[in-house]
Amino acid sequence: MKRLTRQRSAILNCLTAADHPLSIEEILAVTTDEIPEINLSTIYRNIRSLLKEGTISSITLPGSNARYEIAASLHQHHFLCEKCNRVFNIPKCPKGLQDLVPKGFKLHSHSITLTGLCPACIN
Amino acid sequence: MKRLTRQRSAILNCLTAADHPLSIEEILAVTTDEIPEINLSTIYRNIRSLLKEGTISSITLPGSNARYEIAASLHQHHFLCEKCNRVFNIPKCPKGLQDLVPKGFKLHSHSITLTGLCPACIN
DNA sequence: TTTCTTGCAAAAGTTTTGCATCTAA
DNA sequence: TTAGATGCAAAACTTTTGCAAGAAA
Repeated sequence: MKRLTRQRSAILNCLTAADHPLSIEEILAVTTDEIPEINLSTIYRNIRSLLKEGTISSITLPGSNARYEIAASLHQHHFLCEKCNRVFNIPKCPKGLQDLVPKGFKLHSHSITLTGLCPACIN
Repeated sequence: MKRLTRQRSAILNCLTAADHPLSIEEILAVTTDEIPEINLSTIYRNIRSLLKEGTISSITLPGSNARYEIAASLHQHHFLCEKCNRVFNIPKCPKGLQDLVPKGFKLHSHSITLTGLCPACIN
């Protein structure tokens, strides 16, 4: 595990370059430009190992498949545009999340998805 | 659309009775007790139409399939236990979500997943 | 050279669909 | 009675796996 193959770096590159989380299909499309013979299995295998080692993280939104992004050093959330289906990063967290947690639970992390319209779709 | 068949009410009943969101597989297991001949297609078809009409809502968590619950009249969030994988309902919302939204975006709704340990798994 | 990774093909898992039959209203 | 729902079987997707060949280190 963990050899830096052409395929693995193509996958990492496209995730790094993207300004939003990418689906498997999008990753395939982008990497195929660079490595025409790249195979879906290779993408799934790399995504799984990158997830496991914590280099990337996955975000899941209702109604669509998982998307992946480079694990943010500073943790962040997402805004899903209802119209164009694009996902935007949100750098901030709300205050007072601990107050939501019922007694007896231990909070480790949280994830927030905002939904609405992006500037391009607002009209 | 919208006939109250035995299958449709079995599905609604098990979602109503459950104290947590159910996966398709769980819905199949529960309804099969009541209607042994119930078919997966029927469940998928009903779930889709119940989602569309807003009677139920889906929640998606990384690494597992979507789960469904009766749409809460009062909207709520979820706590996923990392250890036992159960999902608990959280009745409150944090303040100040609007402040997270960048300029130019229109916020319609939000969804929050908290992750950590439930009381049973905390030891 | 050696061990890990890839591509391919096939399998496994999930969701959707066409169609004849059945049933709630 | 009749439009809409169901069960079944098959198709369409999505993800995983076995294996021989290829390529990092």
